[in-house]
This record gives sequence, C-alpha cells and structure tokens, in this order.
Amino acid sequence: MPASDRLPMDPIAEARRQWAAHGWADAADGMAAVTSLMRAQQIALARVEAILRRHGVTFARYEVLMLLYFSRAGTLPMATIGARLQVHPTSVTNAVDRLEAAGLVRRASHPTDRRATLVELLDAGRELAVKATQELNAEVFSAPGIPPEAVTALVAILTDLRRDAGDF
Amino acid sequence: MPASDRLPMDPIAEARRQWAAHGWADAADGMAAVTSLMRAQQIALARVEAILRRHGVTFARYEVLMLLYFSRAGTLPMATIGARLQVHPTSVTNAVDRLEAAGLVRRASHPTDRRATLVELLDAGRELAVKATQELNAEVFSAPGIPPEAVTALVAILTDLRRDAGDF
DNA sequence: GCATGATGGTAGGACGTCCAAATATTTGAT
DNA sequence: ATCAAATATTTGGACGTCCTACCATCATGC
Repeated sequence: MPASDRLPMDPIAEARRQWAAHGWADAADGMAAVTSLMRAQQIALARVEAILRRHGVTFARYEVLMLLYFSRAGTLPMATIGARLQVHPTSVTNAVDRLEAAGLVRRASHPTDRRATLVELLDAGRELAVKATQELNAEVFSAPGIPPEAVTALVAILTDLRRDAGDF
Repeated sequence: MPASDRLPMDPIAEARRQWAAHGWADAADGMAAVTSLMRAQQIALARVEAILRRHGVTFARYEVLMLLYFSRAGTLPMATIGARLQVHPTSVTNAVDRLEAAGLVRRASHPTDRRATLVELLDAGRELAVKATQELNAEVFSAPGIPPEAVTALVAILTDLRRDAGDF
C-alpha cells in the first residue's frame, strides 16, 4: 500500500500489451476488464474493512445487518438474505453464526414454515449498523477516490453486467 | 444463475434508494459503486473459473502461470510475482505450492541471492497456459457481455482507481 | 568488521466463498 | 391420500486472501 512499493508500470496495462503481442488483441480489453475488476474489488474491500474492523464485523456481516435494518420488521428469513445479497446459502449461515455469537442478531423460528429460520436484528446490531454506516459514508462512500461522474458511469456499466448475468 | 431465481428488482438500486431515504444521499452513489464492484467481481470470477476448472487450476494460479509465460526466461522470483499480481507473499507461496504439486512449475534456488526462491515454468505449465488462454479468450475475454465501449470505459475508470490507491 | 535494519520466504490461523451431501419440511400431482 | 419433487438450512471440505510471527540472508552505516 505505501507509495514506496508502487510499481513503475501498471501491471494490467503490461498484461494487455503482452496479450496483443501474442496475437490475442481481440481479447486484450476483456482480459484487462476482468483483471481490473479483481484488483479494484480487492482495493475497495480493503478500504471498507479497515473501517468495519473497529466494530468487529466484516463487510459480509455488515451487509446482513443493513438488510435487516432496512426491513420493516427487522426480521428476514435466511433464504431471503441469501437471495438479496446474491450469495450461497452457506455464506448466510456462516455470517449469521458469527453475528449471533456477537449478540447482534438472533435466530427465531418462522411462524408458518417450519423449514425456514428467521434472523432478527437485535438492538446492539441496530446500533452498530448505524454507527458503522456513518463512518463508512464519511470515510469511503462519500469520497470513493474517483470523480462523481466516473462513479455514475461505473455503476451504470456494472448494473448492465449484473443484469446480463441474470442477477435481476 | 438460472433466470428462474432472478430478483424482481436490482438489489443494489434498492439499497441505493434506502440510503437516500435515510438521509445518506451524498454517499448513496459511492455505496452503490462499492457494492456493484463486489458483485461484478464475483460474476467475472465465476465465469473465468468455470473454464479454468477444466484444467484443474484457479484464476490465482493461472495468473502466476501467465506471468511466468510472459517472462523472458520462464522464471521469476516469488517476490516479483507477488508485486506484479499485487497479492500478499503468503498468497504466492500458496499458489506456487499447488502449481508445483500439479507439476506445472518448480522451485529453484536463486543464483545470487540465497534468500530468494525462483519459480520456473515447466513444459506442462506452458501448455496449460496456452490452452487455457485460448479458451478464456474465446469464451470470456472476447465476449465479456458488455459493449466494447463500456469495456474501455470500465478499464479507464478502474485504472484511475488503482493508480489512486497507489498500485503504480 | 559488525551490528542494525531491511528484504525474501514460510507457517499457522481467521475469514468468506463455493460445492457436495444430508436432513427436515412443504408442495403438488396423480 | 400418498408419494415424489422442490425448498430451507446446515455440516464438512476445498480454496484464496489477509495477518502476525518467525527465520534466513543481504545491505548499510559506523
């Protein structure tokens, strides 16, 4: 991270050049896009988690808390959480296990479907959600490090990509 | 992935709406950008790994192979690999362990620096790199699922982001 | 020279993600 | 009414990532 171990060249631009040099020019942009996406996600996640670490949660768990926070009753079935966050059911189980151990949510039985498990946001979880969001907003989301019009363009492009992939 | 479990609404657009409704409008775009980045990376990685799985490697290991493939001597020190791929040294150790176990690379001692370890691309690794790249190019990189101008714009934005984060 | 600090690599552990498989319950079709 | 298929969740395992800590070796300054 420190400026000291900055690379002299953009490694992805370098890979793009190699792709073209090996006769794969028509795939070079796509390769650069996918690789950039990987690295950008890593950077964004690191920034977010640096702040969430103060509160003892990860981004995955924070997302669960916010989903519950926005829900009318502060309660959602496991399956709904997985669908909205677009993650595997086992990832939800994992996150809820840890949130429950931290006293931020609790599991409850579903009133009508005995297969389902409800996750309920507890007061401590609600407080953490608000506080963490204020910090994330101030330190990351309001100042993402790229110009506002680039943020808008980025979201638009990625929304197309997600729609195309069948997310919604 | 199947169209059947498509959500009726874009969950990130929904979160954005909630952000605005809770008085966090100035951070809503940044939140949407970060969240989109997470999901887009997941989608892109899944596509790539679906193809690489045929060859028994992951994207992380494929990246190591390609770096060696592009190197003049087919050999690079561990530290150089970590720097170019922008990952932690332990991630390189992990990847090289598995590539070595699969007979795709081998570790060799550095001629002048006895602390360093060289990673050498073996013939099997070189063949896998070429074959996997041809498939990736044909099935993913040449057809990323978004228009060419969007790919260019995406790479430009993420390059700024990476530069701003101190990558190069 | 020689000590101090920097650099290169690995071990062990935490975490999130996915997959395959298992169990429980509900739905639907005959 | 019954039985097969679909749905909801969990368990166990693989993998990549990071972090902290540790050891070996190199480089620098005095």
